[in-house]
Amino acid sequence: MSRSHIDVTEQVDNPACPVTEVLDRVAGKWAIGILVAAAKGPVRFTELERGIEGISRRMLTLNLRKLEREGLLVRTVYPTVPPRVEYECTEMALELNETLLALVDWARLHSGDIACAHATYDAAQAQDQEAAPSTRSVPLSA
Amino acid sequence: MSRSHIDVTEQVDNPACPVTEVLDRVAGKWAIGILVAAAKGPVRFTELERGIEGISRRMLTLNLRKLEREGLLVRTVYPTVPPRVEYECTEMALELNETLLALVDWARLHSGDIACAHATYDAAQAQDQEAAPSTRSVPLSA
DNA sequence: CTGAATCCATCCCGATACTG
DNA sequence: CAGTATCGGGATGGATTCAG
Repeated sequence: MSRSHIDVTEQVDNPACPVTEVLDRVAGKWAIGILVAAAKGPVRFTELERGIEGISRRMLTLNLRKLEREGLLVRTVYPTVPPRVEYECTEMALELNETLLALVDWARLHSGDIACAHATYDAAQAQDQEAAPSTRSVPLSA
Repeated sequence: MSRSHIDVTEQVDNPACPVTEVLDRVAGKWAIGILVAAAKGPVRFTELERGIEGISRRMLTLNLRKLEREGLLVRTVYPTVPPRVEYECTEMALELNETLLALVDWARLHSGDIACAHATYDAAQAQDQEAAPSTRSVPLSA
């Protein structure tokens, strides 16, 4: 790469580039949770289903397939009765997991600030509401 | 599990926790692009609109509002004619941007592997198709 | 146990048009 | 220039049911 510094802007902002494409997939609602859960070692389907609060079986399957297709998870089927399937992070996924954990750390570190920002923003909106009710469809007090 | 180490799993897998909540927002299709674009300094609305290929005005506005609400962007209106609005990353967002860049780097580093994984996976699927057409709704040759 | 298939509600998102 | 309003299609996601 001949660029002296990292100018990823043009890369990221181009939806056709592989970076954005990949990021879109990891960006899903459940992907991070699954990846983090699988980072600690092989995990069974049901373990994930119970471990990830709120996910449906369908969504779990879908995400698992997607991540497997991305090459982030390896699916291993043990031909036993009853069937046993384990999902394991690939090396690539473990690397990604490092970054993901950094992301999580960031989120935890600033969750307070963000909650505060929400409150501030919402309060400001409420102010604007009563300050400029011009677009109100129903008159205030007839 | 005595959580002597960082056990973020339970944090991430709980949809009610602030971490997941925050991550969901940054995980959007455009958020990363906007954040990265704004990291280099104040940016005007139209600059973003033109810079981010494929985004609609509506989506840009929505994402901008969301990120502002998250406390990641600061919106500054200059009461001039014509109006001039600038968006700037907060310090918090700049920190996040570091991690985001790591994510982008990872994606670029492994985009080849991922493309390869796609091909392999899809090929395997095609194999399964012709290997086990048992669930086919139309008989093969009457 | 581990899915696949179907149905259905929701919501995201893009295109378009209008405004201060 | 920097939005807002509205509409409609398509993707997303949950519940349920069936199957290997």
